[in-house]
Amino acid sequence: MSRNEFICDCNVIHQEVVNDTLRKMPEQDVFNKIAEFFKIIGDTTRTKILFALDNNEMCVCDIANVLSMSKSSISHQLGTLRRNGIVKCRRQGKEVYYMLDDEHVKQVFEIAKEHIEHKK
Amino acid sequence: MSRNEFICDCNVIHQEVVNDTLRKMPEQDVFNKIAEFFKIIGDTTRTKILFALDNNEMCVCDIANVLSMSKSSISHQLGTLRRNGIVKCRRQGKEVYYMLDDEHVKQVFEIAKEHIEHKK
DNA sequence: TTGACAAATGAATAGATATTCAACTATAAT
DNA sequence: ATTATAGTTGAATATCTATTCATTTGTCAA
Repeated sequence: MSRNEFICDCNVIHQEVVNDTLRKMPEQDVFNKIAEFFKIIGDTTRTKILFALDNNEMCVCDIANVLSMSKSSISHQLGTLRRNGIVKCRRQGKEVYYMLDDEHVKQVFEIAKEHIEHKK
Repeated sequence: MSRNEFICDCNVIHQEVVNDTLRKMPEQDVFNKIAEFFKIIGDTTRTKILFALDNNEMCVCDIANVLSMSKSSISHQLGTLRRNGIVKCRRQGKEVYYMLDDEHVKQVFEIAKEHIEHKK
């Protein structure tokens, strides 16, 4: 009987491969963080915001205009991006200017574009 | 009065920046596809599957064992990954072996890990 | 052809999340 | 101080999605 019978609803087919893979798998926490990063940028609105900010720093109104969306909605999304260390902001008078806070976002975008080109 | 008054609930602060950005923004469809790609890999279960497959091609049972999840759940997720061109599979007898179908996933993962290291 | 197992699939459910709305804070100008 | 504008925030809602469950399909062996 498989030693994995209590873990899932399968018979193990390749115990060696399974064990080898299990040894190499990082901690749960690593996966959570990686998935979280992609989930954050995996939304059309946030993708647009990041693309726009890659071009220029912008205040909330500017971004709302570019995306034709409400200030509130944009502000919520910027909050998400900021809490996840992907954008940062500075206040100047009444306006708050947002900018990218991550040198990796651009790289990741480039690769994603390659992927999409490749698949169509 | 701003020409953008009908588009969002803002007064435009920097019309030039907005116009410049609008000129540079790709089509909606590009954003949809990029966001879709990240959404697909932005899930802990799918992230684990991709990591596991980067190590070895595996059948559904193997993957279910590694992740301690049901075959059905894994199969659903593999379907999502397959429909999005991120994994492919081959049948051998009763088993179906899955493998990565994208040279970009690994690169993207590396960058994500850098991002996470950088932020903690 | 029957039985057994791997995998896929559709429907249902429970949990997550994007946007809206309304209320609020912060800042500047008069 | 008052008014106006930029931005934030919490609650509500509507939509989306991951997993489960039950069923079905594909393949092999007897």
